[in-house]
Amino acid sequence: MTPKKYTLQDIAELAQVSRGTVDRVVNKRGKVSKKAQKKVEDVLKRLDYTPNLIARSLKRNQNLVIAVVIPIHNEHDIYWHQCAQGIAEAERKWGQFGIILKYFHYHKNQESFASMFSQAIEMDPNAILMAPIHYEELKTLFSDAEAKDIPIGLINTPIEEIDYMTFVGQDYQKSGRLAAQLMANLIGSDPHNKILVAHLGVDTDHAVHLHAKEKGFRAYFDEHFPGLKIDTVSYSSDDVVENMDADLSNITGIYVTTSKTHLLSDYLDKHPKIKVIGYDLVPKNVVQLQQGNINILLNQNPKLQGDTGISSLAEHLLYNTDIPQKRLFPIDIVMTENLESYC
Amino acid sequence: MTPKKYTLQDIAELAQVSRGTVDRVVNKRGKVSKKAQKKVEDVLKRLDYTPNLIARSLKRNQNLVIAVVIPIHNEHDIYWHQCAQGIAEAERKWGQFGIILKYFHYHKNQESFASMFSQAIEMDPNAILMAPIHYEELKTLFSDAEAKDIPIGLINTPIEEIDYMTFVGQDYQKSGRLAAQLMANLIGSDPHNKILVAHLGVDTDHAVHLHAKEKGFRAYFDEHFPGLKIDTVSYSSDDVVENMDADLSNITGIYVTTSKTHLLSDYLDKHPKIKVIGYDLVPKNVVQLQQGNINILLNQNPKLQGDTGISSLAEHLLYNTDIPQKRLFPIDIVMTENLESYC
DNA sequence: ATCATAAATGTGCTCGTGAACATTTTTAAA
DNA sequence: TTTAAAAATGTTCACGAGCACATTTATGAT
Repeated sequence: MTPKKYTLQDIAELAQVSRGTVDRVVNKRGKVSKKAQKKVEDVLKRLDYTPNLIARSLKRNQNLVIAVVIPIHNEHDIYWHQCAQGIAEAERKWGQFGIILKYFHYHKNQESFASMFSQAIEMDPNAILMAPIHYEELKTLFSDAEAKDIPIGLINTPIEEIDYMTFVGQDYQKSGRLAAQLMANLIGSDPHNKILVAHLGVDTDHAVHLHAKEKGFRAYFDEHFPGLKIDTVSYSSDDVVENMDADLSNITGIYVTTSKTHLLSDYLDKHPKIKVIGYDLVPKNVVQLQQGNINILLNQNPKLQGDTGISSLAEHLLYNTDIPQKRLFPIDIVMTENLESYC
Repeated sequence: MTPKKYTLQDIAELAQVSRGTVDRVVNKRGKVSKKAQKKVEDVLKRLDYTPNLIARSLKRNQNLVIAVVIPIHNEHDIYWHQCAQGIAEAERKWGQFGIILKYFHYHKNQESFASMFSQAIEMDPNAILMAPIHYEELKTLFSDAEAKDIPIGLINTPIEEIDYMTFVGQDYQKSGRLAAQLMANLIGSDPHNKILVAHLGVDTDHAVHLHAKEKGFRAYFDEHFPGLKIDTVSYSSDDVVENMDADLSNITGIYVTTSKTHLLSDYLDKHPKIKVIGYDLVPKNVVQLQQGNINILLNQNPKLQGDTGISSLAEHLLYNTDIPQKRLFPIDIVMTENLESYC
């Protein structure tokens, strides 16, 4: 059967006090005699009272502001672009309920980030969602936010030293290990295997993530195929093919740690047997996957991450729900045969 | 800037009519003169009015009942057990907002299903979520629901002939194709490969799904490895190992279409080189995955399906939101290295 | 006991919508 | 024109919580 929903009025009658007194007990506003306190608490416990969140939020009827601190990006920066899409989607969904976003876009350097973060704190938002740049002085900024009791949601990069309310992102090292296991499946245990880790189109702000991925990747192979040779290359420019041809030969597998795997297309056209694992369902990558140049794409799902980041904070603000402190997204493994269900 | 949220009162003032008249226009209750109608509609359009859903649902303050028609199951029937968990979770989440579930559990046969479905319709719920058993006479039952204007959500099995509001589930054939692609990666292109499709612990209600999976699996191999021999076995009993040993030999890969892959454990202990792909993160399967007997588990995510099924209908009932007619869940590929993120 | 003050308790209004009800205006028939 | 009925329009209350304010009760000093 359905448990009846009790109201403050119901409780008040049963406890033989007024609605106001019950309200004071429930919201811990004080100014209640011990006797009344006890009577009310007994009834509350007995009936398992929970406040009507709808009524509560109607009464509040004030906008709740979430400051969003993320890098400036354009449509070529697929990761942030998709992440921003997810955030915008969540904004639409929660706008209905008085959740409002204020954006603070920073350039990808410490000063700009610090400046935007400060501005965000200054406007006294009800919460902050941000993709942090990690550095030492950051902590003082965090203390400011903490002093103001502003809950902070992190996205993309967890920073363990500080006191955040929730983190949404992946475990990059695990991601690398998974890629390694997949690569091992793809290339088998041929002694001639030669693997390459490629950081393509590298952006300084991602460097730490890429490093974590490589670390996980290598750790897996160290454990399971100790002798195997693994090289690393890092190209920030676009003329990847020439460099590749000049630098390397006889590669059997490439693990690209960024979403720029598609830059390899010309190279792969010439070396069709190489197995390739990359990241993100960028249109150009998808084409390469379908053509067979890329074998597996790992989907970091930035859009869902953005959505989840906002949604967690919104639910917390509106309904005081407990939200998980860490939400590590599964890494989706995408191949031609399940590509469709991720688009 | 944030678009101001207009209320009925705001509209009324601007259109120089009363709040009641605006209400009649917005909710299409009639009894409005053409002149007033036009005035109000103009203002509504100009200000892009959307009703405050919180206030609306506070006012409604009636319970919305969703009838849930699913098979009877116990904790050994992991698929339905987890699905029910998801449904229960959604119930908790939405109970807050006046969504109430009434269960109609049926035995896995047509008569029982028809009976429960009828009972569900009879009680006039606001919506029905069900896992249907597909058969011809079903359609008349659906007409009954349609006549009563009860929106229906399907879960697990889509039935194209009828007019449902939303379907939550997977594409079983695609699932089979994906399994095939993964299997191809695992076993490579050795001419000695011999593959087995195993329907283990078969339950009549799942038969159609298993068949679809097998079809997809075979289709993939037909396209990419035309000559390859693929056998099929189907065991409903528990003494799988003896049967396997008696019936087959030299198998290199097994695709188990059910969540009972763990039944193979003894057999696999004796044949450690066989590559195995199965379904669902059942604890026993997880153990086998970790021990290396199972290579890949495909996660159908029944829990999330149950949650999504209820949530879709709940959102529709509460907020009149458009919900996707079909929600095909991605099939998660789970290996030891990403197992953690799915538990 | 008297009064001032603090502490405790109770009451009334608000949020925006929906729906019942009350009032005004329009229409049509005599 | 008068009058009754119908149509249109306006008003009020309720939903449950939160908060400001009004009212009552308890406390302590004289």
